[in-house]
Amino acid sequence: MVEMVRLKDVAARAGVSVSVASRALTDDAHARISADTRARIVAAATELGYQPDHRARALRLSRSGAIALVVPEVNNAIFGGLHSGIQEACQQRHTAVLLGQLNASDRSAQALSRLIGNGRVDGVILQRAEDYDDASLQAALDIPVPTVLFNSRLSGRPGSVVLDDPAAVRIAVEHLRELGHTGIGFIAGAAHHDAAARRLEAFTELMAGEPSHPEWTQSGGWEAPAGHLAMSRILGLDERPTAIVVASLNAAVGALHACAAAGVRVPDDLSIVSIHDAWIASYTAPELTTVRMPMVEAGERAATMLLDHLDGAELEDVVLHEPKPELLARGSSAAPTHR
Amino acid sequence: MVEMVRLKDVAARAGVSVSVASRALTDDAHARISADTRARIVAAATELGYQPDHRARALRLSRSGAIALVVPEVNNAIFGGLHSGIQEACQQRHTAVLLGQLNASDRSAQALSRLIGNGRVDGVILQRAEDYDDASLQAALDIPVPTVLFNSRLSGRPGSVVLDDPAAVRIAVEHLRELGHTGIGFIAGAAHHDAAARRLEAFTELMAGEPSHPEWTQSGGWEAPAGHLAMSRILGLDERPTAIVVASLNAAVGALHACAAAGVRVPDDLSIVSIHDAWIASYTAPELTTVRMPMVEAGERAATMLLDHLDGAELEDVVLHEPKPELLARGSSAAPTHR
DNA sequence: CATTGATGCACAATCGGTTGCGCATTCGAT
DNA sequence: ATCGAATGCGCAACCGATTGTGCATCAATG
Repeated sequence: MVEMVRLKDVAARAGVSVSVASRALTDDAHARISADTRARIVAAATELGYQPDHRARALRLSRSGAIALVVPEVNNAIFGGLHSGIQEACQQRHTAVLLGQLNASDRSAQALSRLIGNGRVDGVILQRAEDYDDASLQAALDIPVPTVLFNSRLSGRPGSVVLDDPAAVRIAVEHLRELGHTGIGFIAGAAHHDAAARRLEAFTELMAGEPSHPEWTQSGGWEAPAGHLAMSRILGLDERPTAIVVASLNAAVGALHACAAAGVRVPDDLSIVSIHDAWIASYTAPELTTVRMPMVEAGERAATMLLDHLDGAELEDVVLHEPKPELLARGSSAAPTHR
Repeated sequence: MVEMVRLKDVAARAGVSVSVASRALTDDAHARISADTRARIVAAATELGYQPDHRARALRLSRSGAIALVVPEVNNAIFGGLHSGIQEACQQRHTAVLLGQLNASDRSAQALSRLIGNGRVDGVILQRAEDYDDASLQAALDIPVPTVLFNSRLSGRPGSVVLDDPAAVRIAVEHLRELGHTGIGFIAGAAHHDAAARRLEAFTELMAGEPSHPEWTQSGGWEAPAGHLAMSRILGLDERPTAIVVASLNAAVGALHACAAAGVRVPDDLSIVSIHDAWIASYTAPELTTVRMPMVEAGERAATMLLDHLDGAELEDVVLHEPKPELLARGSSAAPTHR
């Protein structure tokens, strides 16, 4: 427990008034301070180990120096990368990151505003929950601070960073086609989530020339149980696809588990490719072939946009094309066995 | 974007001064306010949707109303539960939770103090990184706010919540013994982490009567690669145990993967029981038998202790005996096959 | 009826840092 | 030598809430 040193102490040590000390330390552009005085103040500050009090600064500047990251589920595979990227960008801009998990239980419109309090954070990065419909999302965003949506967008409300979902799906499908698959199914995310919709749409377009198999496309959710259920339904069909693209990694883990439970061998009987990558993909049996998405970069982009906006820039709707989604071929995909 | 309503506005609407409004809304015990006035103020506050500005309150009270949760790795299985518990306890006490990940890259002593800033949080809950030795930990804790350690303790520095590690290990070992196993190995955590040490010690005591097999105990770390490596070493031995207790879930996933890679069948050739439970344990092949630890409760306890301390209570060193660790028998443990 | 005490409220200082403005001094130009 | 401008610094207001203290008003008491 160290004693707190205030600006007053620094000023006293340098033999100046508090106001000059403040200007010297904040690099005020309008400041007219002699080089000598400035040096004395800086020296005094470092000697005393001065750190400005965030509370006072926040009050005066009406900036709390913190943003909130609100996610539906911290266990989701994408959370780690997203958080790293945001943390990284924020650290450089001297901003703290508050974490909020918005449980399924309290999805009321005020839940978010309670979470961020009044003046607690300057902005919010929100990962849309899979069971938020557009109206709920709009209602939840009725908060007095700007928001950037991650992998979701809302018409008429700028401020979003979405991944290149069509490219990811295309890469997965092309990989399977190169292996020789013609019958490809799709396990999608929640029906009314726009990221899930984009992936589904991309998949549908890619399948345009193929014989139609609507039952090979199953909507579910992003977590493992949903993936398990969707895969179970597909495995119950009379005529099965030989390969499946799964729209999220946790769901792919669930899907893989369903295969194991049903005695379906992966990749011999069925190939699986998942969108998103995380450590767990290298530790399943078989290891999961995935399309790595630039989550860290997406987090950085979202945080940067939010912080820039706080400094006056406009919010935008960004599609993150670079770095490109990348195929990580592992053991869950192989050429189909013709019988 | 809603307009901000200040206490001044509430006071004006109720026809009183700001000070009375403040006392009325904070339930000041010394306050002498007529019931009528108080009602008018409360009414005005709700009508205007008044929410006190956290920045101003923080400055005046020297309390920021936030605590930091600092973890080495958000992908670790225990993080989700821990965070939920802390969040839960903090929400009731109107406290926000800042998340900090202390990367392996910046393990300097100032990293933590930079993270929490000056006056940004009132306290810290710290999950010790597996590569922190006692001295580094002590140095990192040289911050001007109180700290509660999770699943770690430091002599001479009260403030910790640790799980009932010996009980967990005993439950795992007893389960394996009931199945008929006599040769039991152990994959421990990082050597100098005290939680790992407690689990290892408990294991050693339980093995006191058995023939000694020091090479059946492998120290590593808490993440999957460490578990993989440790298991590989054990599988390379001439004489193998028939069952393994793994000290953490992520490491168990890694260990299971090593078995699959080596063609060792689980549980036929080798049983695995892991300490800690999370969703992934139900989705591996085979599903992992685990000992569920009360992570949510531990988080609640740690947060409550910290918040109580901020209100004047003493910090304690708590061992969380209730709820007890619970065996969740799944597919990775079975009776040994005698050949 | 005068005095004491309790009651209900407002004034103003305060937390620590930021910033508009004013004052004094020095400098350059005529 | 004189005047205007530029420079260097301090004073004081302010951000929004909390809180010690003081001033009225009214009831209770002898």
